Amino acid sequence: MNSIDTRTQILDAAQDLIQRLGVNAMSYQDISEAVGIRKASIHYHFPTKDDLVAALLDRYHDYFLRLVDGIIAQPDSAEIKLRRYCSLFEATLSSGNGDKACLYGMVGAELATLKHYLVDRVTAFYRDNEDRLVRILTQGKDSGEFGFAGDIRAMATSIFSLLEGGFLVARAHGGAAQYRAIVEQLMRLVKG
Amino acid sequence: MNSIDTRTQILDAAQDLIQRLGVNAMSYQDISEAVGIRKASIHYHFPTKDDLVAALLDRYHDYFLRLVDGIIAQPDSAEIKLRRYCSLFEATLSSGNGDKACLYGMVGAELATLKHYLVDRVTAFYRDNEDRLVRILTQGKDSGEFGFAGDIRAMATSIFSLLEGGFLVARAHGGAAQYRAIVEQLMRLVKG
DNA sequence: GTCTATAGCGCGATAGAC
DNA sequence: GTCTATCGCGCTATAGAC
Repeated sequence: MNSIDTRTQILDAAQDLIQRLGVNAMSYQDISEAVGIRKASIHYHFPTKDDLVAALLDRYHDYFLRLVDGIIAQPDSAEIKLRRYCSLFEATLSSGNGDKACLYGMVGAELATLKHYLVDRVTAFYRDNEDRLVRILTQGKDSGEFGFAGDIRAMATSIFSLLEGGFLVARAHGGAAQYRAIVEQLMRLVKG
Repeated sequence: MNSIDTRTQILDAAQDLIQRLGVNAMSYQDISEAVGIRKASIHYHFPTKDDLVAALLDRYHDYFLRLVDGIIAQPDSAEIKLRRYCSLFEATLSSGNGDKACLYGMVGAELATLKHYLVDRVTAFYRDNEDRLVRILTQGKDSGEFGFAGDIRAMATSIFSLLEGGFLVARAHGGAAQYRAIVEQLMRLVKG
């Protein structure tokens, strides 16, 4: 059996590069070197760079939210679900050399340089993640596990911002250990 | 009296562009159009782009931390100090069209594309901000205003991550109102 | 200190052979 | 599907006139 198809290899390389360098610093030349084909060949699979980024955002959205929904569907405590959710982010960070950020965090930073249909995808990802957090927090409030003050929506938004920000900050200062410390602090706060 | 000097105008324009677009998407051409001089003239003041970014980071670091230290030096409650600190971030956001992020948040996202001496400046800014937050939180714990669980350092790191992340997320989804909601939620959590 | 002009490079994208 | 070759553009940076 031979290797995975070229299209997937291109997407994998592009994702890795964006998570490290950002959308604007990622180039077809970089991808071509990582995959081992000429950069003109990439245009056969993705005619423009925007096509590539759109496909990448869609793939990541589907992949990530499938994992989240899998976590939520399990008959676990809300605390375990929230911890697993936080670990999803961390798994992305510690793969490779550990200098990666969340894909949507990087794209979000460069938001103003993106076409509107890409911006819409970023907005949708943030919204969908907050919706999932609302569900987890609601379960925790109902079961009595979580006793934080304030309303659930504001807490969900805060948690998502904390994790996205924690990722970017930890890369410059503190690394994976600091990200884990933030998650532990979050767990304490959410219990109230 | 005539206008502010060209060097300052260049720095102002560059900061605005980086907060909107990021370091890599900001160009000397953009600056030249904003300031009203030819792009070659910018090289007289800042020979290379890295020189410009370094000067910008230094100016922002000094300016921002002077404001923070001014807040801390006042004989106010810890809650008021923390609120004022959060407002410093928001002031940057709501100036102009409101589509700006924190300067160091943007630069932090593009960290892997920067020269090492610029990376060091980002690390220092994060560290200094966390140190100031530790002081505010310590005052609040000592006075009994703050009753959050966990240690102060972890809480300081979490707050800084929350604010940086909240900035980036709010730009894509929710805007200034959402940032304010995050701050309110933070105030509830920190009181414990 | 600001200008015109241009060098030199990397980028995204296309044409056409194989 | 992948290749070689090339186009046109925008970028950082420099040289030299004023």
